[in-house]
Amino acid sequence: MTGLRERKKAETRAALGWAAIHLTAERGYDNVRVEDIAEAVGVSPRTFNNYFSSKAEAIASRHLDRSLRTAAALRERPADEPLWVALTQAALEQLTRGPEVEAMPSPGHAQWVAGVRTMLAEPALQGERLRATAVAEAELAAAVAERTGTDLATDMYPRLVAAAASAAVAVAMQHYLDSADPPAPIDRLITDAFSQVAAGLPAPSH
Amino acid sequence: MTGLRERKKAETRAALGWAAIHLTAERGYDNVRVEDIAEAVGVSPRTFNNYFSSKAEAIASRHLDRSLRTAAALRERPADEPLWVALTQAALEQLTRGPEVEAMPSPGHAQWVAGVRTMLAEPALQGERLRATAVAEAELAAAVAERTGTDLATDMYPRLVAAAASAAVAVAMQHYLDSADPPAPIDRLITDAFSQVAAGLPAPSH
DNA sequence: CGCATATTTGCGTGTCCCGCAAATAGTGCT
DNA sequence: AGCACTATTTGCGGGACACGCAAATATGCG
Repeated sequence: MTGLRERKKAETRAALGWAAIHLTAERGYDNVRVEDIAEAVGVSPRTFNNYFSSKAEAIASRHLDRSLRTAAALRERPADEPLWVALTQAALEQLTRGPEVEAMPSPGHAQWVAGVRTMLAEPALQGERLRATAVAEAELAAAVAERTGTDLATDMYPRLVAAAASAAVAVAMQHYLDSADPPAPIDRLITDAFSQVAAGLPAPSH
Repeated sequence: MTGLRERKKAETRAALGWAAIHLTAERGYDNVRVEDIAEAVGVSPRTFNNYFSSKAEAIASRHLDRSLRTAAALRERPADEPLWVALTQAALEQLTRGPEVEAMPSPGHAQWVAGVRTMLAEPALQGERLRATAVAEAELAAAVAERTGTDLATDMYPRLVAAAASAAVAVAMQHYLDSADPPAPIDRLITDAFSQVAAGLPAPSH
């Protein structure tokens, strides 16, 4: 059952993660103290560290949640769907609600995007972000093993698939953020990345 | 030219990274203070932070160097060699000198391996390690772009290849470390991982 | 040899992260 | 509702880290 206790805890966690991201995007990573984040949520600084073991972890927490949902989404896909189709769809589903960009009011949209970009450039965050990806990747590998009837303990296959899929998403995202003004729609980039990977990334003929 | 100055700097850097790894492997990450590492190398604690901006970065520094060498190695491969063969070979070359395991005297070998395993499990290090991988991946992507005549700015292809190759190495390594007593030789695992990736990771027929 | 430039060092500061124990808040039972 | 039980929050204190700054030291070069 979902007691008040659990819900409140989840809410606090989400609020802290959210606040951490917002403050960082607008002020820059090291102009935000843990104290600020805690205050923004109305909680003591000590409590912050009950939820997250570092500022960076808090900021990466939403990325982690989103990545974990991909693994869950894969498990929901029909079992007879071809693996790479299912993976692509599972990845695409996580975008329907869109990255955190969506939730922002359009007025300061440009500033927000710029802030996020700066945030993602912060070395201290990159590591934590990648770690979150790795954690989710393990989940994804488990789901792949289940679906393909392979064995996590003896076969590299499920981990390779999970890693390749994560990479496809990451590269598509990076390409999306880096590319200039009228970027290709993210859906297309992701679909494209997955199909290239599933094709074995052959060297372009020349 | 390689002045005395530069060489000494490189040596200090390597010594610090090396000492950081050794101490961490034998005592555990948070039983090692920066002061200890500095002292082991005969340098002031403040100097440590002139070379590395964190303890974790120092520990990951050798991994970074090794990963960067893979990109350099790819550039050395004959231009007419098929891409995936070249990539596989470039990755394999980095193992000839072996991971840091090699340099250890055989007596405490088992303890050393155990220590490394524990070290790699440390969350604080995983992030930094992954970040190093990402940095090297960018180099690798550039090398791939060069070799295949693709454009980093407009094509996802080189980044996808670099990411897939990094993933192949990482998964093979992980498999090697995780698997039990008589593990398959690492060379075989890497070769195998690369060929699976280059084959597009098709779902196993069943 | 001695000047110009890098590098190392010591010191001070602000922050972080966590252990611990007291206070507070929800949960379940009668 | 009342009450005991467990989970969570909070304040306090400590140890360590990372870095700016300026003085001291080492290196390279004419």
